[in-house]
Amino acid sequence: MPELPEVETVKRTLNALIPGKRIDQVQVLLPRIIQHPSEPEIFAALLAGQHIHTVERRGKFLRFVLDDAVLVSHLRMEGRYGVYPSEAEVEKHTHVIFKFSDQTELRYRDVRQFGTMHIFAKGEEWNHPPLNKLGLEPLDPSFTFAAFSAKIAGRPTKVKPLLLNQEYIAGIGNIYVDESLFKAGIHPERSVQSLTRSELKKLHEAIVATLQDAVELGGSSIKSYVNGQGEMGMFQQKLLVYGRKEEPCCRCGGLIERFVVAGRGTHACLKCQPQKRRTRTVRKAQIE
DNA sequence: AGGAAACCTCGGCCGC
DNA sequence: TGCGGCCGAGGTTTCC
Repeated sequence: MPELPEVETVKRTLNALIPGKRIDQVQVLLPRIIQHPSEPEIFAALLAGQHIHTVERRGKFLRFVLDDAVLVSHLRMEGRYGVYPSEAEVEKHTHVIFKFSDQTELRYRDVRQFGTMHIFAKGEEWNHPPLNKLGLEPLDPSFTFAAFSAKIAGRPTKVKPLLLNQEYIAGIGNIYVDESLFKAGIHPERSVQSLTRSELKKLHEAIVATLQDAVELGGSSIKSYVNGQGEMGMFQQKLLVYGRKEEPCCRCGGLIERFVVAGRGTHACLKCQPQKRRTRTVRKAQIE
């Protein structure tokens, strides 16, 4: 599930819990999670003896910065981290256990087994997949309207799939793309090149506002999201369209619709997010 | 370029 | 009420 706000919340929670700890031993219970190095035994050996310096975030990825290495972790749909006393029972779907020297453990759980982990030498992580192709960081000061516009303007692609493409902007997922497009009053299937400068401006503002609000509230928890301390995010109560099929739009009272765009469930108010700009519709009507 | 399928398991819903 | 089966799930990659 986790998109940028959820990953940011996990990052902050972990930073309150694990920096300074020393990894004694790592157990890989599900080898498919480990993408690099290819041998889980080498993965475990690289981590043994390392201290946790800090946890950082890039897009939807977590970066665990260690003494000589960096662990890059993606939660995909349902990955979760938790810190436990070592004697605590190991829950179902636990795939990787980082045993610390102080009788506590960091455990990675993932029902759908989609998550990934990579280890690189410090600094090398930026030169390899999965981090080397990530686009703009939307809550960074560098995410200006100029940078946003330069990155996406003029593309023939539908706006929703483009915003979900991490090579353009990193961290937006299906929930926050629907929320941002609603706030900006833009239909998800509009082509980017059809957007006016003022619409692009609104979209840029909507993305930043949506993500910032969600981070402040600790993210959403649509289904299984739980942050590192087991608390639920509160932003789901503020979702305006996502998951609100057939409910009244908060702005116009019309019903929110659900349809599929590029294979993704999509929520929108078609009155507030018209398919085509009025001027185009009028022009087409005149031609016909 | 863009869509579909694939990677997995689980939970919700429908129908009997 | 219980059970089987189908659908879909927040992400990403790969294959047409």
